[in-house]
Amino acid sequence: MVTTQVESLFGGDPYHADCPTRRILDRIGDRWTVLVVGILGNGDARFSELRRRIEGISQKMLTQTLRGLERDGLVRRTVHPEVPVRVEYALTDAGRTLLGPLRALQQWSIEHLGDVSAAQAAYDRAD
Amino acid sequence: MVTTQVESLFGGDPYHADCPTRRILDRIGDRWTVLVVGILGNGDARFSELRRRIEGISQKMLTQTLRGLERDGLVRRTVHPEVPVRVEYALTDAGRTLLGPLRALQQWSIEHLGDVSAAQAAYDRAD
DNA sequence: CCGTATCCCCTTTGATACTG
DNA sequence: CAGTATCAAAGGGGATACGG
Repeated sequence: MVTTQVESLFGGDPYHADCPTRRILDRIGDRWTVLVVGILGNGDARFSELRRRIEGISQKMLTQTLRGLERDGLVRRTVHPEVPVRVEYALTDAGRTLLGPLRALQQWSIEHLGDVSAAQAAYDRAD
Repeated sequence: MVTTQVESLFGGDPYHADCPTRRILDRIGDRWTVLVVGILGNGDARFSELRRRIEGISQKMLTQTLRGLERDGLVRRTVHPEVPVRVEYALTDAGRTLLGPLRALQQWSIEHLGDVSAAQAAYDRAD
């Protein structure tokens, strides 16, 4: 039910160093996490598949990102002991709950990125 | 109306280096931007006020964050030529549209951070 | 009061090479 | 195929000092 004190969590007074906002940003604020979650939101995928789909990600960062998500309980890793080995990644139930908020943000991005770019251009032109 | 091709923007195929998801993350993915937006969502604030409310932010980063938001057209900066000078920051209309998606994310954070912490603990205990 | 300018660290990321 | 290990590079971010 989550009926705890939600009063000042977003804009309230004590913007503690460990408020939920900061903790969530520490999770998904990096360069790759939301991209991985976004792709897995469309269906399970293998390591190499993710790597191909996410332009520019290095092997190391993909591994690191996936481990982080697995540790958070948002992604499940399944090893199929074939030859060669096949590893599938999938969102957990918890992971799927992230898709809504993420899509909301992305929708915002799609709708406003034009205005933002225009504002930047104007700002840079001005001075 | 935004009826352009939204097909593969979130989970589609070409996860280009400049897809909206990445560009939005480049905007708000840093450590301070959403915190500043969150506070300004509750009402205008002065520089020193923001600095007091956001625990741990340095003068440099607050300035830098505010400049970025101003450049993006999300925050408006007003200088009152008094002595000493008083500077007020406020969200623009565009800036206010960010509040919804941001609150959604924060709501997610509030609801799931417990589970995430538990998952982390379990993961670390396992090995 | 509200910044800007420097210096410096340290974390994040990428490149590369190597294993089961 | 799916990683791990290591090293080097880049840049975000803090501390401090100074200017309008």
